[in-house]
Amino acid sequence: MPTKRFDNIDPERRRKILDVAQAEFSQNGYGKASLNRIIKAAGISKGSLYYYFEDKTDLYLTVLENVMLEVFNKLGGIAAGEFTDDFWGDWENYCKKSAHFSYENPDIVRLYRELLHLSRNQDMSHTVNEFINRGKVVFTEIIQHGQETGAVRKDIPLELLVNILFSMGEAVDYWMIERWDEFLPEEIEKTVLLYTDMCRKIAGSEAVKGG
Amino acid sequence: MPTKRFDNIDPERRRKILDVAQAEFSQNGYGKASLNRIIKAAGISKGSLYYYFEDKTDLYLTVLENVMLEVFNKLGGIAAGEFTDDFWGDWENYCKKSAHFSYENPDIVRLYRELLHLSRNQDMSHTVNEFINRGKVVFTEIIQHGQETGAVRKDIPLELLVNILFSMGEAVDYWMIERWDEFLPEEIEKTVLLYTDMCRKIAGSEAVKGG
Amino acid sequence: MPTKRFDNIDPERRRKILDVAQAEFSQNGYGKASLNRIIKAAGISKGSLYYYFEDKTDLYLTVLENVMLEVFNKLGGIAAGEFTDDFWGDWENYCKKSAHFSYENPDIVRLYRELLHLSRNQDMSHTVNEFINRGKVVFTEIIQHGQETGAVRKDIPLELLVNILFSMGEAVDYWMIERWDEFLPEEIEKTVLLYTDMCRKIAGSEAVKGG
Amino acid sequence: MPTKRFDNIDPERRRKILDVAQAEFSQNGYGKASLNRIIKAAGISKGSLYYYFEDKTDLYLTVLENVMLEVFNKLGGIAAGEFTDDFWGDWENYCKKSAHFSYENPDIVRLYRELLHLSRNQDMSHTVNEFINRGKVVFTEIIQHGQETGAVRKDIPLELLVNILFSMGEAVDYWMIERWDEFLPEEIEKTVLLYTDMCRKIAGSEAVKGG
DNA sequence: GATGAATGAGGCTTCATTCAT
DNA sequence: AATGAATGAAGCCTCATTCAT
Repeated sequence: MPTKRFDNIDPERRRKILDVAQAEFSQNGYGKASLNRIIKAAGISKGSLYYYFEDKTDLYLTVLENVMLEVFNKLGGIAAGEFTDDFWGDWENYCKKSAHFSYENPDIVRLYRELLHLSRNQDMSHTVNEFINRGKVVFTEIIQHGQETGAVRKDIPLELLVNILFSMGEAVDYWMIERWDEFLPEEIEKTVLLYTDMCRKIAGSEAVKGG
Repeated sequence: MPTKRFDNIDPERRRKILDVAQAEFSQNGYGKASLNRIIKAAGISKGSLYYYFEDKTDLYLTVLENVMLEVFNKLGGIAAGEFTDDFWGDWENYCKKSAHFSYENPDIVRLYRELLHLSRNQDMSHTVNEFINRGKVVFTEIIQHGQETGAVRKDIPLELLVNILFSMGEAVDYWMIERWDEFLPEEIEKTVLLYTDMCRKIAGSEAVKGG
Repeated sequence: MPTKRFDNIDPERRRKILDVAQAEFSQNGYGKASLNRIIKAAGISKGSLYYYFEDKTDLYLTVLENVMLEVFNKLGGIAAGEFTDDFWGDWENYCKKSAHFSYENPDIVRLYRELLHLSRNQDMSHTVNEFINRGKVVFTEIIQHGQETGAVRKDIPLELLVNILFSMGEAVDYWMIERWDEFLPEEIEKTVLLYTDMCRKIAGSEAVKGG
Repeated sequence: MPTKRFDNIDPERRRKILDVAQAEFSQNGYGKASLNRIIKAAGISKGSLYYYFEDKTDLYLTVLENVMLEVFNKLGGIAAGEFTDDFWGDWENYCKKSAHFSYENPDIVRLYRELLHLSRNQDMSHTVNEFINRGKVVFTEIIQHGQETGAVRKDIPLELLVNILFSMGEAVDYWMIERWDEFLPEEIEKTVLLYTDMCRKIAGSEAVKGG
């Protein structure tokens, strides 16, 4: 991933390529994304694309890399270390932020979804899994923090718990996105609250089975 | 979708084509699936393929159609009408069945996953969405039955509730599949119980917020 | 090498493709030969080429295969079994035939030459070496026959002897081809005689060192 | 061929470029050699390459030029003028030297081989032929000297004789290189003797036909 | 009913070369 | 002197689809 060349070009050109490629990969998936469409939309030559990137995969990974950075910039602020004593209140705030981010970046949600597919079916698993994990790191850190403060149950594997909460979040996100046009602002708020309440019921330390 | 021709051919030939196509679509996704690979693996001529099916999409939809039928055959038995008075007990039984089905048919899980992607990004949305909904029909009917018997909460949209429970199930499934080799039989049982317990906490009528 | 498809097409079309491809490979070598040029010159579509042949290598090997058959048809007649008691006389006849064949098929000489290069430098060595050997089989059989009848020395490895005589022949061929236009018919005869005389001096049983 | 620029750069840099380019041309042939690979392996910029050389051909010819100089340095020492009265003894010595050189510089052998191909099939014939001839100059001079001293027959064209002896040498070289690993030192010596003995039988003045 | 030959658009990638800095 | 960004033509190959038999 010799990003050196690509990182040093005109920022506007760089931005354009990333945006165009992100849209293409998001709309068509990795396999059906077309480099020809990308260079046409970005207004660059085929030679340039291959001067910046080793191959299609390299471009794809670069797009993912930059998407991750963007996610961290916007969601990483409320990292585990910044939590207060009221874990579930903090969790609610984080979820609100996250929900808004999803609405504003449906492309990113789609990109992330396909990663799961690729990681299982293609021979890119190695690098791709790395991205999947990085995407869950913030999420995981928060839950882990909850466990340490005693707010979150500890009787089930952390990774399983994260996966479940993450998937639930996706389901809620999708449901909202589908109804986005007919949605009132207060309903968004309400739906997020519904989600966080469910999280508490499932993952709260008082939820431990038999308790 | 002139399925008439295809439905009347030699059953063995029919089965072979469906199996091969299902595997191809599952492994590569709709876009990257190759008709050439399919006819080669199925041992049929290209002419036959286009005699049976209008085009790639038609074949794809036929595969989905038959997958749905298979799902119904194996999971539809415990339909809403066959529930007992103990809803959550029935739910547990259904989930166990469903979990086993997922392990034995990872292809189908993958196929279904991609439907969500296609429904949003391609121009196949119409027909594809139909399948998505049909896939959730059994699931939905059960939940709906739970609502009618008073076991399941009624204060949130049915579709949202279904989506959430469905996604949670997927998350648990994946987590188990990943650890499949090192999993003991009793752990499977235990994990399914964990899931159904969470379902109850989230969707049980006693879970209504503020209640 | 699924030659079945290619072997069953219209003979004229088949001949045209083989001729065009042979010329292209001969003039440019395997590496620089262009499939685009071939299909343009042969008047076929790109799809057809890849319907007949698996890839560039497959086409190349098919060309070689057919060249070999052509060589055998024209030079294989004087096989070892048809020799008379006068080995060196027979040898002379064979060389004359061979010389004429070289003049009329310079393409084939070039193709064969490149095989040596490919066998050493590319990862095609396996199949390519097979062709190299087949090309020398007739040649080798004759020499071996000479050894058995006592006309040819036996104190050096057969393969080395064949290589030397073969290379000498090539050198003489090239020299003649270069002067082809200014060459009188009787000079050809004379030059071949010069070559066969040298062969006898080198390979004759009376040439054994110290003898 | 503006060798002036290239000749005046840092000797180490110069040497590196030549070595890398020689390897690339030798392994891939002129047509398939890649300038990108060369600059990468040599650690120079593309701009530099085109500052030193007019184009790909210019670089190729420069490599050939320097290879020739190297050959002359190592094999030219025993030039015609330095021969003793015992021509065939001198010839034997020269062949031994030459054989050793071939083993140690297989790249150069390959480069030279391709020249023959290029000279016939590409539009570089003019300059390339010049190199071919220069490569044979030393060889030719020796044979010519042999003719003048009466050791070598004069009844056949000098160039033809040279070609024949040269090709025989190549055949022997290849045969030895193929068995290089399993070859004992004394066998090398023996094989070279076999070759020089054959040379004498073919080219010695006593070999004149009918004599 | 079934076959398979034929197609051209488009896929990803490499190339030698130019030129502003 | 030297750099490296930019280019478009050309490379090999795969694709879904058509149609005469």
